[in-house]
Amino acid sequence: MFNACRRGPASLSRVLRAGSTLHLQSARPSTLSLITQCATKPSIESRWVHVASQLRQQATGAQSVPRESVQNQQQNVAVTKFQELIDYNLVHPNVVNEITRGMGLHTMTEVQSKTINQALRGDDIIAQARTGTGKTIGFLLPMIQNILRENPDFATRKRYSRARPSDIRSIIISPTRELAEQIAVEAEKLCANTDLRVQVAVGGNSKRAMLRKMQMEGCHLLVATPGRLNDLLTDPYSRVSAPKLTTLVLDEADRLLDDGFSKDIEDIIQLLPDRREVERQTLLFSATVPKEVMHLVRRTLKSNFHFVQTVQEGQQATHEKVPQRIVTIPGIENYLPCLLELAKREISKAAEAEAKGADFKPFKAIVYFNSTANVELAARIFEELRAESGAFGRHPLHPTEIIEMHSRLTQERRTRASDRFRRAKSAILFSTDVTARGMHFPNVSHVIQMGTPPNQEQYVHRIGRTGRADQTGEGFIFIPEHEIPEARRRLRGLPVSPDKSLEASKLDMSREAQLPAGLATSLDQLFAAVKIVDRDTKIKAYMSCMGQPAASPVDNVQALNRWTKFGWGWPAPPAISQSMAMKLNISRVPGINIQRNRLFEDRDAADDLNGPSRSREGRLDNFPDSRKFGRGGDSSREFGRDSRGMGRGGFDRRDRSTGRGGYDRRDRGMSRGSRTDDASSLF
DNA sequence: AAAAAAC
Repeated sequence: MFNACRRGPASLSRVLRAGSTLHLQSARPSTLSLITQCATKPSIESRWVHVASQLRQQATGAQSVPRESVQNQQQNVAVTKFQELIDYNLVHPNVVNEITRGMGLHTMTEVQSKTINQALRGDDIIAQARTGTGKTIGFLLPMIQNILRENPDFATRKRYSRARPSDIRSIIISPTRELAEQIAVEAEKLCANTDLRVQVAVGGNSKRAMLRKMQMEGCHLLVATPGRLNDLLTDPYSRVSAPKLTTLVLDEADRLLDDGFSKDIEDIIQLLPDRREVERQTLLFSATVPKEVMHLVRRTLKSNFHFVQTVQEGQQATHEKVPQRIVTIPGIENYLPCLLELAKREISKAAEAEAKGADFKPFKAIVYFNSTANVELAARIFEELRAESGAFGRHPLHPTEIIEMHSRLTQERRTRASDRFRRAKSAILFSTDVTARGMHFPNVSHVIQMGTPPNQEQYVHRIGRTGRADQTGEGFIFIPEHEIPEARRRLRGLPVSPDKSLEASKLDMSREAQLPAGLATSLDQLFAAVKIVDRDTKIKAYMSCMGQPAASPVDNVQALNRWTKFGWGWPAPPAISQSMAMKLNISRVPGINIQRNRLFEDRDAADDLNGPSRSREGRLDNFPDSRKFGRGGDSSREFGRDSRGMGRGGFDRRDRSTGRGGYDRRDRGMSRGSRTDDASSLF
């Protein structure tokens, strides 16, 4: 696993005879490697002895060696077992023991080995490694040791500690509150036998309570989200400051340095002590590092920083062990039928394996949507599912839990949702990208993405919620036909293979069809649930999709209107304002429902255009009522629709005229890139 | 009228 370059068996065996299992790191620079190369190359043996003795002195806190001379050493020795950190006196046993005995970890992952060895020297680092490979310990361990080296007193737990809120040595910034909490839990474990205090500063909870805790216990390691951290550092009454800051960590660094966050981060850096006066180490970690943020990385780090890259160029950013399937579907209305079919299939697959006593993995899935409103709608509908008609029917997926997670929940509910999902044996977590990065939920079997992710990085992070450590997992992504050109661009180069195993993915819901019994039942269950969910939730979901950037707003609104008609049974799509219609240039889309000025309109006419009001929903919805088709218990059943209410039959005509060929032709015109790469052959 | 993130 370790990218070792063994140069000559003789020298290697000499190293091994010396009683170590040290590996020698390749000196060959990778294309993206920015590791500063040493001009002189001493022999391997002398290099080894040199570094080992240097590090020994560092670990004991000896100040006899100036930092420059440490930096000037050849840096090609890497420890790969946690125990060796004790053996070579590199990290205090009180910290390492928590990992080896407490967590049962022994061998470092590649990113851990590389970053721990490098960061112990105090240099700035940006580290890129695949998801689920233990980056957190990779920065916590050297960070803690570097504090202990400067402050040996903290290494043992004392009965009384006199830490204050201004004792902060390390600040770790995370893009989400839950990730901050998760990092803090890990940090507390590592610090359990030391005198170091860990505090969390995130939004959504009581600032006063947090500050009180901080005053009482003091703080050495602060894990924070940008907003609250900024708030604390600017609030003179908080008494939170970091005059002795030695380490700054940005987890999910590319996210923190991109457009949405970079302003916050720059403000925070302005509030920290000047690096020229208080020397500090900056560590950046992420599974993805897009080129666009590299200039910000360079600005944030010292000029001689190290780029620790364990994903070689040309290699997949995702794990080979996570098969990723792409399912193209006729429209948005197919999302939930597909999900229900997939869930039922995987749940019974697991049950069968369990019954046979075979190895099995319960169905535990995260389902990503691109907007909060869509997460809410899908979760509501899945909560309302019943196996039989009537309110007292059992849930068809029982005992699989249905959980919802996004930022519009109160912080209390967010915490409860992630705790519940963490503990659940079998569950579906409907989520926004709030859980896409860094979050560790044990045993996630499936990551399911509904629609095209905002960018390729986000796809990689979402997939990374499964197949963590040595576990396996599967990825599914559902792409409605109108998104195919955009999806092709954003997923370019990813190892996704087409999957047509789901009946519901082939179902054109605008047409009549003979359906297999299982699919017919699932559709009945879904339609019954859709009917119960209130109208407002649906409109919000519709509007949220309208606001998303789309390659073609016209195709987008047509797909959305089709969804309201065949997914919800609405005679007309929700009304949108004139100004929005103008802005998106969709005023002339057939069947579009533009809000007219009510002052000059007949009230009832306006109501009709807005679709049925809540009180009349049951009567006006033109749902295919399963009872209309009879329930014969036969193996197949007619599933029919009419196309009334769409105005001039817009969709039917469009459906016939835009086949796959239409998309291909248009895409050829729009895409500038090569068409010979992986993704282009996949759709 | 689009994730997230401060009060």
